Amino acid sequence: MDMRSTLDAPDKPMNPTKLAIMDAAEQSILKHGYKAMSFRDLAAQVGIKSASVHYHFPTKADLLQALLVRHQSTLEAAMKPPKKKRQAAQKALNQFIECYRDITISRGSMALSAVLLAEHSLLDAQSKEQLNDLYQWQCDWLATIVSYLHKAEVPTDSDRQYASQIMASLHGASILAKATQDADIFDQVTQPWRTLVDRI
Amino acid sequence: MDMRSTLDAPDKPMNPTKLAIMDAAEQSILKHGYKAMSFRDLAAQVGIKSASVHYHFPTKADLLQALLVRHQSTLEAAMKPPKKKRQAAQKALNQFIECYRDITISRGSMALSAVLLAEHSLLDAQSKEQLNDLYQWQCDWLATIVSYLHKAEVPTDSDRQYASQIMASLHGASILAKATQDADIFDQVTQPWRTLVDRI
DNA sequence: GTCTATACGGTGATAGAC
DNA sequence: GTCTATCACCGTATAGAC
Repeated sequence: MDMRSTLDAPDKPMNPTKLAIMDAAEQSILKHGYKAMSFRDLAAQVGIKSASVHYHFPTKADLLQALLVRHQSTLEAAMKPPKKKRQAAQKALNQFIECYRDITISRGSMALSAVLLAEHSLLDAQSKEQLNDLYQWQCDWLATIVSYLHKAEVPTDSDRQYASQIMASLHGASILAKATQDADIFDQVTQPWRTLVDRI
Repeated sequence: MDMRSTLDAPDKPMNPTKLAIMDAAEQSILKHGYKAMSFRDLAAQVGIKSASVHYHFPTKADLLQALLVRHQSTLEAAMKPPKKKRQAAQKALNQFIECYRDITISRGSMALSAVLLAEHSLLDAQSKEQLNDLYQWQCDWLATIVSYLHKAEVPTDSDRQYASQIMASLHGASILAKATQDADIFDQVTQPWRTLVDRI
């Protein structure tokens, strides 16, 4: 009987092979989509056999869940609760934009969450929930940031609407940049949000 | 030797089975993605065997190309060259928004082009080109509309930037609505564009 | 942990009868 | 046009040796 869980303790050093598998999986999903990501390809990429991949992640759903949990943790770690000062909030927002910009420009991909959403019906129930949480967390974080931009303590409905518009703009900018193969479009579309503090 | 082409003459009545296959294929892609769409499933949906699907579309790439050509034609037919009057242009823009809204709300899906973009590496070269053209055409059409909104004859760089922002907003709104399973978000995000004529 | 070997179903595609 | 039959894969997943 195997007591090992797919979820590892946070901040504990992870098995390097397991980590390599997750990295390869994320790359593969970003490039080819979830359905096209196969254990055989991942194994070849890591330099092991597919049976060994199953040792670390029994099923494809297990691997995806681990990926989503890590993705959320990374995001939460990078987007620490920002200062309430207006300029600090704008800086935090710009950092958020930069995350989407990186994926779009240097990786040439849509966001992981958007790719998975395109194949939503293929995901297991738990991954669907984690995906939902991922969006909710980002919208909430953005709404808080927007409220700080005008010295409010708690986000208003208007702040939440701004947050939705920013999120939509980022995902849409990513799509447009990839579709037209013109990286500059991302910056053109998202530029207004980089100086939002001056207009709110 | 088969002289039949995958592309049918425009406005000619199409083989009803062929049409049913295309409809089923589009539905399947919107729901499950391109990779998960299989000839066997389409055949079952239409009520024939997969070999018969291959008769109408020799390869999966052929089917996708036919789908993209039809999609572009439908779009061009629906989005006729608008009047240059400001109010007529706004009405045309609203109609464009409505197209994305329909897919998002009633079909509960992202746009076909966005789904395919998530699996971009799986597409054949010709489909990639058609997908690229599809985005270019929409951005150009939107830029023209925006120019009409302020009585210009030819789109400026500023108009083109507006067009990109509208496109990004629509795709992002669709993603957000699907991710949060809250259809209202689409309208909240895209509402500003419905009254753009008053602010430009 | 990683391997070999294997089971078993799904997939795109083709040949040939009707 | 549609069928049956078949092919050569590729996919997830498991059992058991090392």
